[in-house]
Amino acid sequence: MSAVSLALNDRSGVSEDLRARVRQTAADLGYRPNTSAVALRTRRSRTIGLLIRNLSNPFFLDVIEGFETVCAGSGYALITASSHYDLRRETELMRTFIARGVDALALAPVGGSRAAGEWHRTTGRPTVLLNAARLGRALPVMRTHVDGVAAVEQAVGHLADLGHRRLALLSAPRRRSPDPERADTFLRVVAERRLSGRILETELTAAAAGPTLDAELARPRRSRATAVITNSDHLAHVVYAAAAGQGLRIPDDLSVVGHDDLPTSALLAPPLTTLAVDRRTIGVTAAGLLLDALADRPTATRDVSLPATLLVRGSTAPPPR
Amino acid sequence: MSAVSLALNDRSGVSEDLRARVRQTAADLGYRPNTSAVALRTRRSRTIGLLIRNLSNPFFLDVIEGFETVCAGSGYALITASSHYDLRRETELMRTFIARGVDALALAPVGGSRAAGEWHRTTGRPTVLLNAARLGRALPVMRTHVDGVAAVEQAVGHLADLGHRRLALLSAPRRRSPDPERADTFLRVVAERRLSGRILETELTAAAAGPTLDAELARPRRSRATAVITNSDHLAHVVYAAAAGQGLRIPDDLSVVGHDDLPTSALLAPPLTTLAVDRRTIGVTAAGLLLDALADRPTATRDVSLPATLLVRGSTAPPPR
DNA sequence: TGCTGGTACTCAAACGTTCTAGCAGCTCGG
DNA sequence: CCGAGCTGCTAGAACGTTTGAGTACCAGCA
Repeated sequence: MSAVSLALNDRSGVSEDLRARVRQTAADLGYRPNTSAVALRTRRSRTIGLLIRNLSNPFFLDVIEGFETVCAGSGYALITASSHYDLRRETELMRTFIARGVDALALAPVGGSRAAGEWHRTTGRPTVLLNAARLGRALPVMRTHVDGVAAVEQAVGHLADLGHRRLALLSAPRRRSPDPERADTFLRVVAERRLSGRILETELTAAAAGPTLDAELARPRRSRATAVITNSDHLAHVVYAAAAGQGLRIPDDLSVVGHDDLPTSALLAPPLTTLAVDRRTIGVTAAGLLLDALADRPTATRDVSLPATLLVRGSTAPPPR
Repeated sequence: MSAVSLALNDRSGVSEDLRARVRQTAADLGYRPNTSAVALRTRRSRTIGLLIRNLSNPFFLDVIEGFETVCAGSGYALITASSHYDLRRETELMRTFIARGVDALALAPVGGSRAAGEWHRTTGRPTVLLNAARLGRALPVMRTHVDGVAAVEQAVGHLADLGHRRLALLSAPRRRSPDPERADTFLRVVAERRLSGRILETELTAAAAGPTLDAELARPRRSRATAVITNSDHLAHVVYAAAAGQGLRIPDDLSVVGHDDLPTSALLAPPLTTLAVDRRTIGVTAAGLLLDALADRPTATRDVSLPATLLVRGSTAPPPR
């Protein structure tokens, strides 16, 4: 049987003649090596784990699609799981990935790099963090993320140019944020431009963000923010709903800047001004990084930063007088 | 070692005392059975394959989320793959699922039940078709789908009540449609109500549907359809774009009925009238069917039909005079 | 006492691959 | 003409688990 293995795996030690014959009969029999046996023997499962904090977030849809396409192209299967924004579940799922012998891990973490750390410590296998620019810098993990600094700078700049003085940033709690640098940048740029800026911390779900926004929008007119920047179009939709609930019109009473440019954001009423991101590319490059590492190909960089470009549409306007 | 196996797997033939001790030391050592070895020995991988025709379709996002949640709850991992609307790729991926020893398959087929048939023939393992009401009736596979007949009846009824006389249904090519019954129903109901109805066949992608729509909307005013029914909100968005391209206003010049109620459809301008579907439940029940079959639990039905309820919003109005 | 039947446990085979060691047979240099 | 080194192939161990066969022990019964 060993000659067969050598023949099929393109390894030396077998004559061209035998190789061809083995190939032929394997094809005739429709032979497919048993993946479990291969995995058991080689300790490689040709499987990549994808652990997303929120599988129902449309943002990750294209990321996953790109990721899956690249993996499938190299014969890797994708095991997808969702941590449902639950740190404990994230750790638990990461451990099942270890038990399953997953070859590499792509992680959109709930917050913190604990899971990524444990994964890397116990397996030593390639890891990529999706959209977590500042996380696990001490860890030898890779990263693909959007340049949040430039993004926030663009958003604040745009709003300031329109004349806004009181801005708010809707953001995840600092300790759990996948990209705390955004909040830092927001405060820095706001200070530089001598504006007032408040950070509205909330869990990144519609259910949690709604009340937070209601509280802000219900403030007296002279202290209420006239523009809200969000870290996702997903949340921008929530802002739309909250504004409608408070009887505020967008953009007349409130300007909104989203982030991600989800396919439907252009179709909203009004069309959402947002920071467009090539989501699919995030997935594609993440998969590329992992595959390079798995194949021991030298990789140019461990940290891919993708640009966000401001798309001015209808949800931003000068503030109400 | 066998006693250990018996102890950990809750099987008889081992004393309570030993079982407890084994459990304890296993926990102390952080022991996790090697999944590949178990799979090799038992021919069960505790893995379920999910093969979607289009992973970037938001419709499947919640389906996948629900499906994954249920599977994870029972210790099954999910292997996700996208066939990209390619029949050949669908078959190929299905075969890699076989080689990987996947325990069950959930399939949102490109069209036809060839892949499902081959899967079931060679593995005999549980299968569920997602959203393919009329496919593979001869096969002993399960199905979760939306009641397309009732849905189309509601849509046509609503438009007829508004006064529309010329309707169009945007649909996949008949041979490849996951639910050809919709087209049949459309023609039947239109005939019953003495309306004129045309079926616009197109691949279910934005790129393909755009031109098809342009052709229809560019027709002379008196023969052009005044209302378009689509099989997805996804396509309804495309209709919005095509209408804008032809200078037609919705709903004044053209009424549109979607299907699915994607989260953003309510936020479109105008808000989309659509047939709401509980997508997550599709995934949840599909996973339930598979898990029941895997556990040899008797299952009440092999064919779950979920209702679609018409949500009248702003994209439908009486036809232009 | 001896036999039966059950319980608790141990041994070793088996799952389907990969991989190491070994064995022929051949070539080549001395 | 012999040993060293290479090539092509084979036998068998190994991966980590489950499982069927086998063994030791004990209770119950005649």
